[in-house]
Amino acid sequence: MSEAQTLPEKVFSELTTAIVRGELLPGERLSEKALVERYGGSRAPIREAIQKLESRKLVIRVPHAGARVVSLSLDELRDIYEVRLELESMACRLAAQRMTDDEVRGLQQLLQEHERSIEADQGMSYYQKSGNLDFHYRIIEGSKNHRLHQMLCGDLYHIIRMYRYRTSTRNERPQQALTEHQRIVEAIAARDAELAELLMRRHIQASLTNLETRMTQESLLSQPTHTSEENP
Amino acid sequence: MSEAQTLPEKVFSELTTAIVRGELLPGERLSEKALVERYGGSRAPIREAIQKLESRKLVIRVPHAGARVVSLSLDELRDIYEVRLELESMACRLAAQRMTDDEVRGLQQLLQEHERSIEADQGMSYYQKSGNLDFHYRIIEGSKNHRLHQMLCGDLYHIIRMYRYRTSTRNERPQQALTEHQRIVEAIAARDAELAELLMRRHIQASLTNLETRMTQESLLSQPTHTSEENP
DNA sequence: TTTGAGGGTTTTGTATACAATAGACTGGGT
DNA sequence: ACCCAGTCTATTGTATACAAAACCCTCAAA
Repeated sequence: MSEAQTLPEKVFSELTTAIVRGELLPGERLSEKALVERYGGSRAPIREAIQKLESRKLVIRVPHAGARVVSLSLDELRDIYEVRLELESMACRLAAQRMTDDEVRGLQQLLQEHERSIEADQGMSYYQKSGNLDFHYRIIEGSKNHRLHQMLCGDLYHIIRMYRYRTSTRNERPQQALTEHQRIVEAIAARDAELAELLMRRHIQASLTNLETRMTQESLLSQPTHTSEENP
Repeated sequence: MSEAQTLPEKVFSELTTAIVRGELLPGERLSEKALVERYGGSRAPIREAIQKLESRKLVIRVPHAGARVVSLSLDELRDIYEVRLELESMACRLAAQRMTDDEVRGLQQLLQEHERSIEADQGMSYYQKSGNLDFHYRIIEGSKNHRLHQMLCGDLYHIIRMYRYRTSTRNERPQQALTEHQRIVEAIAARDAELAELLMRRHIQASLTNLETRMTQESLLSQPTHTSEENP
């Protein structure tokens, strides 16, 4: 994530993780002055960082009114998942066709590590943390479609991670997810593109269902107006 | 396309059309100073416009070296079409499920107009110009997925139009395209989502094939280094 | 008590000035 | 003649200063 040669990239990177981790809440205002005081530099590079966040759809900027952390309705989140579902299923199909044998073997090894990891700490670290993302990430890379990689990893994933962060603090279905991952890799190894696509589609569908129930329960969604309160 | 309240948006809009129309060639440098002289204002808003172009993947910015109009290899263009193929097929499927009856009727009327238009000027104006885009645009809107709309219309379409501009100056297959459009609308009207998706997939596949042959023939692709020459 | 208008304050949009880096050019050496 | 190094210029990155718009608070009136 972090390759910071220039100040805006550094600030962008830090703000991204802050948003994903929930240190900045949906709807919260991003004041240029405050960011200057926090990250140093002057307003010019900070503005550039904010604009980059806007291009990644992590903040919304309205002219003369400033930038706020994006705050999605359930419908908008469903839209995103709908697109992700399609793109990542596609990636999986392509990966089954295009991954090298070495890459497939690497994927299999990754899952074996995950399996051991689950047995060790009883699933605390797998689904929530980077393991799950690593798996999806490798398949996306395996599609050998750079633009697809950009869209999924650049734009969609940060938002998905941001909302998952709130819902997946407790361990959910790590064993289940791992099993699904294993089936997917089997299909890829067998070069069965259609099956791989289908399994990935169901896998993501399941995680969407999971997310939906949690979000409606906990109602961590965007209120009509704001969600933010900074200093009472 | 043009909603310019603030200077950067105005410049962004003008530069976008300039790039799409080929007035700025792939690989050509965008000097901030030159743009200031041309569009007025100062460097701050111009930089912001350039950054917005970068976020739309229309230019590539390298730190300390400036911005150049994006120059795609055939592989990269294929990647883009591959993604577009998937997303727009998806949009068509969703449109068949979600468009209102009124919207479907509007689509049918649009095609009737196109038919008359083709008979009138023998296909000069249809496929190349806005007619074709209107059709696709309406279906994307009909998907009722805002994020999908953003991705297709915001990011992908400008690039596609940019490369189509060079290849489709002569009339290609207007009658053929219209017929395909009609079949698609029939499927949508019948609420046959799967068929609509399939037909759209084939329709775009055909246009990709068409584009590929033209591009390899005319070799209007990016050279390894640059394609630009400004002042000899 | 609520609502609307007005002015003041804060924040963003824009312009200008300075610093630092990349690319071009010149000159000398091989 | 070609290549490399050093400098020099032009362009981008950053900082500061000014203009304009939006928000907030007060105050008055219904």
